[in-house]
Amino acid sequence: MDYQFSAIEKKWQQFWAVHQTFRAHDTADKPKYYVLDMFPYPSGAGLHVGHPLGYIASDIFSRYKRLKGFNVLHPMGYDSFGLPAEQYAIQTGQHPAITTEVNIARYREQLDNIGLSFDWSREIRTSDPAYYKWTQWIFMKLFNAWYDQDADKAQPIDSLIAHFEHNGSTGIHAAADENIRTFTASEWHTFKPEEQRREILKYRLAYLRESTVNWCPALGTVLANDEVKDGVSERGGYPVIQKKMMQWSMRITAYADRLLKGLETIDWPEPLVEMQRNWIGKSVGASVFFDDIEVFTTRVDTIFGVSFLVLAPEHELVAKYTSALQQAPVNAYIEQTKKKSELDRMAEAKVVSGVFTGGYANHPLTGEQIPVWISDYVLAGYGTGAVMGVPSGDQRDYLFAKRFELPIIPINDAQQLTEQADPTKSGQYINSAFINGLTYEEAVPVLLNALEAKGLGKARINYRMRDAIFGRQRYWGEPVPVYFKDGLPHLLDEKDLPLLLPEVDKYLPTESGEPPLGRAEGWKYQGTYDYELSTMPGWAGSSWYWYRYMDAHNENVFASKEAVDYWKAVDLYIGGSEHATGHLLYSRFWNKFLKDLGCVAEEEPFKKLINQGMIQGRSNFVYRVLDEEGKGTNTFVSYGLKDQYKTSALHVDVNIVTNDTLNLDKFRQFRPEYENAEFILENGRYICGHEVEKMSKSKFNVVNPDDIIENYGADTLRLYEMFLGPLEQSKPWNTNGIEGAHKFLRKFWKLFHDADNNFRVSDDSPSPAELKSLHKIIKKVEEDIERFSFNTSVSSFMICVNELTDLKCKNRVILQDLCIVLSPYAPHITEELWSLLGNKPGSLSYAPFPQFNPKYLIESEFAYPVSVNGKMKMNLPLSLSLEVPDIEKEVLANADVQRFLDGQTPKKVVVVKGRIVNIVI
RNA sequence: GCUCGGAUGGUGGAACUGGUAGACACGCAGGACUUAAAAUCCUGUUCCCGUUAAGGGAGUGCGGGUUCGAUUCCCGCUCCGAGUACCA
Repeated sequence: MDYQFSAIEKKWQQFWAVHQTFRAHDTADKPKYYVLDMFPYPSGAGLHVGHPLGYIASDIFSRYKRLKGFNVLHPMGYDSFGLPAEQYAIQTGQHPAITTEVNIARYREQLDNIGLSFDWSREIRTSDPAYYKWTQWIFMKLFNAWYDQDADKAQPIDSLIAHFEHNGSTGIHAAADENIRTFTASEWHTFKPEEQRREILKYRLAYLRESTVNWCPALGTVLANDEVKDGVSERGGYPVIQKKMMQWSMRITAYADRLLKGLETIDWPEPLVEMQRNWIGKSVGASVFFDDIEVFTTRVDTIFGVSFLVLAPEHELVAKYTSALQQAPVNAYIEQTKKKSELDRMAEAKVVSGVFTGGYANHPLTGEQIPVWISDYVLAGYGTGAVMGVPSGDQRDYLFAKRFELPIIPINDAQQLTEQADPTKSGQYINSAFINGLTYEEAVPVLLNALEAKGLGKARINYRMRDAIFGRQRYWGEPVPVYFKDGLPHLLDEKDLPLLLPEVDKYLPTESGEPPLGRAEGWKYQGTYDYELSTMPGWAGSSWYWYRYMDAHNENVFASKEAVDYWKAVDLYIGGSEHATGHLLYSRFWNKFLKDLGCVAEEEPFKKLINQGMIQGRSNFVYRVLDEEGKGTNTFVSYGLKDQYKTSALHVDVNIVTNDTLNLDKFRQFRPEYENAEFILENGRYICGHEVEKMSKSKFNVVNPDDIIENYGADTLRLYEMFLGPLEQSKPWNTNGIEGAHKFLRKFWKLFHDADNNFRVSDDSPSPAELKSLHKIIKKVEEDIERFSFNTSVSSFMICVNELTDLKCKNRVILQDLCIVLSPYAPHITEELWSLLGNKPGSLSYAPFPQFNPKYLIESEFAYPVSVNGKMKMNLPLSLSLEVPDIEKEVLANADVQRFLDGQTPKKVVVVKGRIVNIVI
């Protein structure tokens, strides 16, 4: 054996751990660079080969930045609160903390095997009380804050109270609940303390609100939207109903505009930015009152085209407008909608439906009586839950009007109303009273003024985004640092943090339907007051964790001012795009809040973000031959011959298949029933079929990185994961091909050794060809890493090593620099060779990246491709010192070119110096 | 439906600002070494025509266009993937 990867990799992993090679120091003598991975939830299944893709990429980047002279912070930790551990606890009684501990140990072992250069001295776990103390602390800050729209930032709640005491509610522009009261300062002083508290709660950024939740009576718990499939719980399939509950919420909507604006300042993938934009869903329009029915519209200019109003069936005014005569059909429709929304909301061809309430409301400008309808195309949760129906301008309104024979009033002379609505803004208004003859730009301010003068409407901006529910009726999460007194929430003292998660006998809801924390014996604040029984959602701990890495052990503050001012924000963040509207939005929200408080330095937490693609599974199949009755036999036919038989395809473990060839012995051992399996082979082999599917245990296509590392080593795994394709692209894992990456490392090793594996390099001065090869790779790797094109670097390394092998290069100067350039990708083998070259062990991680010198790449000649009519015909080597007219002369004088011309005179000759010659005939 | 990606040999992919399509690797075929196998090394490998060769033709999902020249730019489609879903 020549290249002993196992021994080498263990040796250097140990060396790095013992010497704390990758420990980042909070010093400012080098420029800082912060590279972050999305920290994992430590699941019981461990890592499969898809998980480390992003970690390897960020590790290469981190190592590269260190070589480039940056002080790199590259930490790792665990998002260790979460449902699977709780589910397991319910089933087994095992405390989630224990399961989590075991899983983390396994994750750590797997991560260590890959040779990732994390600074483990900063490790964090969201379920660690020393960590969640600060999650609770931030919650308290949010509770004690309100959003001042005049200053466009969060302010301490005391400033609001002071304002109430001196000026009452006048002059306050706040993001708050809709039912806030107006009062004078003296009225405020007459309020009872509870009354004042209740009013203040409406302004807090963390507040209690009655929200509808997915309640599953059978499981006794609230489910997230994605835990509900087709109206039943994903786990167990029990019915789920909508239930109103008092819930903690986060006033993220206060930050909607800043979250939107911030998107322009960050370097994120466009699809992700777009997703956040849509999620926030800003629309600029107006709210208009038809009597007491408030509608939201983005097209106030079409107001004279209104021929009906539509309320959502759940709208609170439905009852008021419903006439005695229409009572029965309206009720029937409401019932029908309820069922529909639960069962088949996704119905493809949506039929237009709705019912007239029998009531009318007055048009705010014409005073006309407008019929009020209900229909399920109007959603209770968006805007005001009511719309004005303008059939000529809106397609849905048009279909509704057609269906129920309501008038379609043209309102713009540019409208084409043959078969559908026309939302044009380009013409002049007609049938529109005082805006007749005006253009869109002219009409809107006129209308807004008219509406505002009557107090029946005003410009309004609406957001699709809702405030985020912040409570979970679960055990394994951060306790909310709140107790209740007279039915109102009060914060704990800061000195009482962390509020520890209490022990419970079971991880299930109580008999009375309270969350699991209700089971904690004697768990009361000061022995008297009830604590909040829900816990925080999964996103709480992950919405600020990058700051804790900056100062992971500080007991006085979540991160010191000095640490925050030095590390500022994450320079590069790598993770999956599935967090687009969850984690990445909430993190930006908390970051802005912490900025408002003056606790952090930057408005945006993640400067640059890269989404690594999903690694899919690649399943293998065997084909069991079926007998005449369609029953399975014990004979399996190879893929190429399967069409000659009746067969059924069965998943087979990809780990007993090599390059789609089945290992027959291992297959016979795979399951007892296959012990005597017979095979119909092709060319002496059993070829398996294959298909790309999700990587999962049930499909037998899970590949464990540990197995790859055992067979080929971590350096091979790292190279191969990168070699597989562009980082951002989704691709199936296919172990076929890993040999190529491994062979490359062995060739690289051989450059430093003679035929008997003795280390041998020469001290001669390098040849021009060797220097050219080296400087080509220096340039290429720099360019590739800066644009996150890791796959092309690996190819270039292969080319470089092939060239140096052909040149029989043994040159120390060349090989030493090549070691540095390759080290981010294959850190173990390069550390070994680096120390064999006589360098101080471990110093490779901080060696200076070789300086690219273009002079080694200068060519004197270039083989010009000569095309005729754009088709490449031949190469013609010419001196690069030749100018265009001389090149043309040389080319046309060439005998082979003349043969292609076949006596014809070229119409045109295009010459691009150093690139191409094209002859047009 | 809308938004955003994507489509290149048997496979993964390369071609960065329009300039030699298929780099690099896998697989496959043939050969060397070997009693044999594994490992290693060498040669070939987009497709079609041409017995080998010389040579010729086609070719980057499909149909058009711009250009001396298009995988790359523009217009119209097809298929695949992701997100979102009556957003007023």
